[in-house]
Amino acid sequence: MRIAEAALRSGLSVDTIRYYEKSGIVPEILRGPDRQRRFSQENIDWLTLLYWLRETGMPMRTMHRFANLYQAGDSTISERKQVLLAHAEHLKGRRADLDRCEQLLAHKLAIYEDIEG
Amino acid sequence: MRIAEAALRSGLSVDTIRYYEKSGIVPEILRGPDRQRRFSQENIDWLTLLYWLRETGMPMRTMHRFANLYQAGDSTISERKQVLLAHAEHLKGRRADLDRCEQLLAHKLAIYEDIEG
DNA sequence: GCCTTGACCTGGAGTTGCTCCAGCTTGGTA
DNA sequence: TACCAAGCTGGAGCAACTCCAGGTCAAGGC
Repeated sequence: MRIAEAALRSGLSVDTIRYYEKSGIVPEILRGPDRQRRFSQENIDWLTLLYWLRETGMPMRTMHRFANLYQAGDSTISERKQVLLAHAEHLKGRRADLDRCEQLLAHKLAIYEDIEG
Repeated sequence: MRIAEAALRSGLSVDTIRYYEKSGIVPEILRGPDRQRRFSQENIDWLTLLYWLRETGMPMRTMHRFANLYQAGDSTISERKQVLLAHAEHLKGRRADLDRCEQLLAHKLAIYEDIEG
């Protein structure tokens, strides 16, 4: 499939996919005879994972490391597991942030209600 | 209080506080006779709110709008309420993203367990 | 009285992670 | 044959910081 559909399926924008490829966190996207990219299902799965990792705050540096491990094959699985487990911990922190912000908003909104009467 | 303590209390960095002031989303921070900033409790509360709004994904543009409403006085309260309610909705979306990513991580980790045996 | 130290100042450059754009190629349709 | 949509590349632009050089100022030590 072409880049437009890959974007739709992964969640990333067309530009971001090209940017990710250029910066080396997406391995070898094949090209057709027209020199345009053709995405495999494996490509899409990988891009989708990257999308969610990035969307939830993983820095590019870490994604880079993860991509390198991925390309190095099955021997790196326990290291990859560490990366994902660390990110799962990070998600907990983000969730706590949302809770905290929600409380603050509720507090502010209550004050506004008071003023408006 | 000085900028270092303001940073500690609000959660923002010293540089970010100065940047926010320069870009106009923090109203009038008074200066001492040494021309250094002195923060009131109201300043800290405002910075803390900005910190949480930004931390949970509110763009500067929106924070700008909110700051303008804040400076315009009590007549803008219902508009400010709209901004905060919209942000509360946004938080729900972020929470759904975290859920989704958590599921994906669990899935990936399960696959890794399978491979490792 | 002078020197050092540390907190703060400003203006401006650098960084991250995209996003947009101009100008070109290519395959398909009328 | 002309045109159009979709894709390509290299590079500029942008948001939101982050860092740094070079300077001021007050306080403490000698």
